[in-house]
Amino acid sequence: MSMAETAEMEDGETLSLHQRILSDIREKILSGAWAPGHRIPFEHELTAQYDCSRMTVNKALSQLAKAGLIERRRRSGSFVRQPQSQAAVLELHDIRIEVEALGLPYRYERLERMKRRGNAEDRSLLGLSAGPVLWLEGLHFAGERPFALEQRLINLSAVGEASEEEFLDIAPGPWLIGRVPWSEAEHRIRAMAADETIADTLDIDPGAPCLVVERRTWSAEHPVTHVRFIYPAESHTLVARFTPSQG
Amino acid sequence: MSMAETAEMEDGETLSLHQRILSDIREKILSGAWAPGHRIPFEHELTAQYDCSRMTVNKALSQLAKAGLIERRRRSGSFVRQPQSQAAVLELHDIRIEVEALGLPYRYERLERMKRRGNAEDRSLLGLSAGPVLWLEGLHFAGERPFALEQRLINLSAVGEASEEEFLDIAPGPWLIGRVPWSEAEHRIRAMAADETIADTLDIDPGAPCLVVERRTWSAEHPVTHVRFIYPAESHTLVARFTPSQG
DNA sequence: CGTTTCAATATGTATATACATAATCGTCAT
DNA sequence: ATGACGATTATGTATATACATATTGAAACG
Repeated sequence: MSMAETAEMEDGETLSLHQRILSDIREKILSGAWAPGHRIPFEHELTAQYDCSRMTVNKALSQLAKAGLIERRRRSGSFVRQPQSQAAVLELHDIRIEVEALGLPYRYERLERMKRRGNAEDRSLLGLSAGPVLWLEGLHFAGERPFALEQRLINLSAVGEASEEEFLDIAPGPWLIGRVPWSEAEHRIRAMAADETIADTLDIDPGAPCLVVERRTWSAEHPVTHVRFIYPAESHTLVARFTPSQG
Repeated sequence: MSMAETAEMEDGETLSLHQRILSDIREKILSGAWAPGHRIPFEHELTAQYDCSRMTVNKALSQLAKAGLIERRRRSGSFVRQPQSQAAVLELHDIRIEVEALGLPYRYERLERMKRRGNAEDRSLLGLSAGPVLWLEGLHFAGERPFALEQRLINLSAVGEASEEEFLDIAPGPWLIGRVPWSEAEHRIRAMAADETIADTLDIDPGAPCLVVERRTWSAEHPVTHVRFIYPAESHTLVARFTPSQG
């Protein structure tokens, strides 16, 4: 076969061979076709399947291993690892992406929507801002199970357009990003016992531990939004990986 | 030169050649010796410098490019990119400082210390490393109240000196920093209900929610330590503030 | 003077090959 | 049974080589 060969995808995109192998396998894993624990084909089998050299297969597999999707064991083979919801703590995380990374269908459902003049608590949450606010409560689903409860406060003085949006099945997070350039954010992460209401909403036992992530966002010194995500403890682990700067 | 050669570091650790090149360059960049915009040596120069093949150099550089530390341009060379870090939110936090910031007297007390050959669980926690480990359990106090329980595993192959340290009232965290330059860290944050033992140690009710922060640290690709901090929910909130810096 | 062409160059991707290393399995002796 | 040991196997890392591709800079041309 000719060297440095490239492949045409259905959509006409050109991918290098090792990238094609990589995305083929990743797709198999993310779609659930290859469940956690499943042994993926040996290098020599993939070599035959893709009609390429072992080096090329090895490069793809090493990359998947480095990304944490698979685990490689000498003499035994390569195995699909347990999925790890990798919410980037430090990024504006999109719950849809987290859920879909688990291979589950995502859905958002609004529970409550209220426009009001900011009260004392609202001001304290948003950080020193008066004026009208939009209060939203919604539930993120992974499949049929509640994945996270979201309680959000939007500063309408900063994002007036939000008052015309119903947020019935669009989550406010993705809606806000792109519309409002944020310049600063603060996260607070803590553990909490679910009270009656929350337990009922999330379909867990009262008193069960929950992970609470609160985020305040500013745009040019103006508070934009305060959001509180409440995750049942079992459903969620935040993972953040750093290199002093990246590497 | 012989194939599959490995190099001895000062400390006696073995690194693959491409990892050595990788960390050499990363160090140059992170230390500031090579400022953003600086052109790093061509592949053929590094090939000569390390007396290895271009493939090996290429692998290291591709990895750095993928990680975003450098940018590669055909015909022009490879250049150090503008740093685009996401503020290290969950920086190696020092519990002493947290406690003293609350205006309370700080104290550390060792509960358990055990040297042992790493078992399967140890290896999985540390991430694929065999060899002897040091297991430590200790309690951080704020005033008279337990503030956090620490369970730590130190890879003695990486930090041999630790085996001579008793850690009776010095917490291993501060001891390790300064002795071992970390190059990578991973945090996992979750909520958990306290079991009997933990509840007893922390002087809280069984079943009460706790915040669990686990951190794995690597130095030059070698696992150094795994630590688990367990905080009673009331005592602790992680706060992370950052601004986007986009490069 | 501007544009087109072309060679040089650094990186990108693939090949085949070689040997190292870790884990597992079967064999054989105890 | 059980433990020691060597063969086997899959991955890990390195080599040398080959050709592709993007970009630059200089030469050739209108």
